[in-house]
Order: sequence, then structure tokens, then C-alpha cells
Amino acid sequence: MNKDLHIHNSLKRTKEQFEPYNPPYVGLYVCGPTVYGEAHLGHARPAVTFDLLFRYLKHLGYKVRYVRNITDVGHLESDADEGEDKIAKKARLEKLEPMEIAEHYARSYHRNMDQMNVLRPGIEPRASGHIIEQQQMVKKILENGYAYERNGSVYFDVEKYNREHNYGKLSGRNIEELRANTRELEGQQEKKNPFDFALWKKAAPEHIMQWPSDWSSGFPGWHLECSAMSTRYLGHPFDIHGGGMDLVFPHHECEIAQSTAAKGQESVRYWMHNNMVTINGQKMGKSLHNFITLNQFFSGDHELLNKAFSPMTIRFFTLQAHYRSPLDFSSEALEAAEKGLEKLLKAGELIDRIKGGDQTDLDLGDVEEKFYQAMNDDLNTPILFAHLFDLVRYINSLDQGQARIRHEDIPRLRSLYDTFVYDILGIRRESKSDSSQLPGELIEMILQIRLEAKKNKDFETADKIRDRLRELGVIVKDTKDGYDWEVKR
RNA sequence: GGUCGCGUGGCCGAGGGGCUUAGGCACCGGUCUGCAAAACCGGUUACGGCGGUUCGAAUCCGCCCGCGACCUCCA
Repeated sequence: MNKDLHIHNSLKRTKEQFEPYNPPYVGLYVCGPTVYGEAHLGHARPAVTFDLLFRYLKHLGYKVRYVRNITDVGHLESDADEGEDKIAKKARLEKLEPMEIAEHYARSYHRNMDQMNVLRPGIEPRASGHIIEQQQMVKKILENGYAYERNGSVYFDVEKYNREHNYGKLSGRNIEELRANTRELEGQQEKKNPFDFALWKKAAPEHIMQWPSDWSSGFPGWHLECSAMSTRYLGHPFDIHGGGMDLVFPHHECEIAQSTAAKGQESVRYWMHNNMVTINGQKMGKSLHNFITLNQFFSGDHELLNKAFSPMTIRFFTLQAHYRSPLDFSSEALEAAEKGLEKLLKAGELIDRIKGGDQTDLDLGDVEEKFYQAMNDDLNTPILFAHLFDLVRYINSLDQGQARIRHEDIPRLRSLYDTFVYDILGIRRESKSDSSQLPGELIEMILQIRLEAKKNKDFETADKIRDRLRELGVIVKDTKDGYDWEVKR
């Protein structure tokens, strides 16, 4: 098996060979959701992308520890009136405990991810459960002289850090540029520099979520949880840190600075970022009225959707684009993807009834090699699908007796298909609706009668039976010497 | 305004100096069929604009246009 996986490292802006720090173990950390609202496409893309990576790494034989956090402390809202915690605000508005909000949406997120066949990470740490680790990290950074305390809040001293290290190396920024581009700020006198960021923030008395600390009763800074929890569970350094491109700055930049300041060395060896999602070419946002939650996709209950789309269609569609390209959703594009997915799955079912011979028209070794090449090239799933659909055409031809395969190659074909479609891409056949519970023998019996009608040239009856069955969701396909049927819907 | 990225055929989406007319969907023609459906075979449509480098550019460079991400616990 070709294990020569190359991934794009955002830090180097280039593809490089992936070599674990401590093989065969691989540490993978991905920024998870802030649970204050329903999951939407912006959550689905990184989840599916890094699920693919997780699955592929495991397939390659690595022992992967996959950590994806749940942010339940809540980042402050960027445009909120009083810098209010997102979760706390929602809790106040709905008169619930903040933890009820977090719990509710965490469950909803899990449900959606399960529907899309996204494997659960091995560890899903919550920020609220790691306040102590975060405080320890603040202390360490203070000890090392890269932070300062003001009125109960602790800020990271970016200027000091930048004298010895390179602040901005991930996002391609430099400190002078940041100084020039920082907006006019009020009430920021606590900070030495406007680009300093909070490690610990003193909370106002009315702030719902706060914890005691050496500095004040408050809450951890925005970027701290990922630094603290990733190294807590994956060690230092660890292999891969993933997340959406929108998190590169400031979130991941600050993570690098924090880890380096606390431990003298960067924590992350490979940074991976998935690109963003647009809808009908526009960025997705609540204010633009094109904000679609996953549940709305699954139910079709949104003005931009012509119909409902299954979770697997969303997954397939996501994987049809490369993870580093922007992905544009539209009802039309999803309808096309739905058909492609159906074609792919149908071919998978046909493999079991293929008859072999003693000659073959396709070298499965070549196909397998192409599959691995595509995946090893920074998880190029669009290329993988192109090769898979070539294989689908071959399978269909085999089914129709228009191509040949050796007996002994059939199990190999089965396993090749299953490995890549089911195991690595995580695509699965979704359960059909209840209307499909028609007994097979009954359908067979009816179709036998229809076959007799056809023999008697009673096409009127034959067509009536076919039409009626279609209404029940049974698609009849005539073949040379009989018929074939499948349940639709 | 700054930094970074993108712009491919009717739609989605790979590739990335001459070979891939990637692949999916749609459309057209053919095979098969009583008719359909499915499948298979074949076909059509392309590299945002203008310059430059080169024997040769969709691919490299410059400019322009359009789109996107980010620009901080901060009103």
C-alpha cells in the first residue's frame, strides 16, 4: 500500500509529506463548534473534511487520537452591545442555564453529524471542563514573561513575543501592518498594544459564566481553550491541527503564540484549513437571508431549496470539491450531486451479481494505484470520484455482459469499492422510507403476471402494471429475457 | 484600505507551459426495447478581460474587472 500521504501545510503554504512525530501514532485536533445555535453548512464542511482525514489516516494504519473540542464557554460576540458571551446571551434571552443551551445544541450537532456519517472523535473536550488547564497555561505564559496583568485581566504581550518569535507567520501578517490596520479602539487602555489579546478576562458581576482565578473572577480568553486542550490530550508537539480558513487569524495565530510562549516551542506540526462555503455564490450569513441549517437541508424547509436533501447528499457534495477550494451550494448543484451519488451506490449493489470468467478488461491494480494517488495528493477527492466513476462504468458494463472480469478478481473489486466508498469516503446507503416495505415475493408475482401479459402482446395491461408499481415506488426495468426491479424513494 | 485566495464548458467541479478534449449533472445522436426506464457507445459547449515571457499558455508574469476569507475581548 502506498502510504506516501502529502498534505497542504498552511504554515508552509505548500504540500509536504506527512510524517508523524511518533509513528504509528497520530494526534489530530480540530476546532469544533461553539454550541449556541443549530449546525449549518459552515459546520458540516470542516467536520466532513477532517472526518475524511481521520478515516484515511486510520486506513493507512495509523493509530489516530482525534480530538475535537466543543466550545461551551462562548466567544464574545463581535458586534454585541456589551461584548456579551454568545452562550450567556442566548441563555439570558431564553431564560435558561447556559449549560442547557450548550447541551441542547451539542446534542443537535451530534445528531446532524451522525446523520452525515461523521465519526465521533475519540475525545470531545469542553472548554468549561478545562478551566484549570487554561489557567495553568496563563500562569506559565506570565512566568515566562509574555503576558501582563491589568485590572484582573491578563493580556498576551504580542510585541514582546514578536521580538523573539514571528507573530503572524501563519496568517502572513506582521506586527507593523497590524498596528497600521487596527481600527480606532475605545476603552482599550488596559492593553499595551491594540493587537494584544486576552488570556484571561475579568467578568462583570452580571456576566453569567465566570470562574475564580488568581487574577479575578472571570473567564478564559478566546484562543486559550484549543491551546490548552490540544496539548493536554495530544502532547507537545502534536501532528495535525485543523479548522476552517476563517480561523487562521487571529485564532490559530494566537494559538501558536500562546503555545510557544508557554512551552518554548510550537505545538503544531501541520496546520490544515478547509475553505469556506458559499450559497448561490454569496457568502453565507444570517443577515443575507441565505443561512441554511443542516436540518433545513434535510427537511427542504428553506426558500432557497427546491426540495429536501439527504445527509448523504450533503456529504457527497462536500467531498466532490477539494477541501481547499471554496464550495458553492445551490439547489441545482445538489440535485445533480444526488443523482451522481445514486449512480455510485447502485453500482456498488451490482457487484454482487456480476459473473466472472477467465479474462479481464481492467487491471484493478492500476485502479487501486490511481485511487491511492488521488488520496495521497492532499486528499484530492474530486479526482478520486473521477476514477470511481470510471470504475462505475466498468461495473455497469460487466453487469450487462459488455465487459469481462476474472472470477478471482470479483472479491477484489468488491473490497476495492467498499474500502474507498464506504470506509474512506464514509458514504453509505441511506435507509429507504417505509413505503418500500413491500414484500419482494409479491412484487415478483405481479411481475410474472406482467411478463405473461407481455408475451401475449397485451401491452396495455403490462404498462398499467408498470405504472401502478411506479406509483408505489417500484421501478420496473425490462431486460432481454425478463425484468429487473428496484425500490425507489 | 491592507493581507491572502479564487474566477474553467448550460450547471457543479478537477487539472495546472505543449500530452488529461478529468469526473458528475443537463442536452443531442446511436445501441438495446412492443414502448419506456436503466445501462452502454458517441457528440456538443471552456479556461474573466487586456498585455507580456515562450517555438508554444487555461497553466508563468503584470495590470484591470468580479467574487470570497481575515483585519483581534472591540462600539
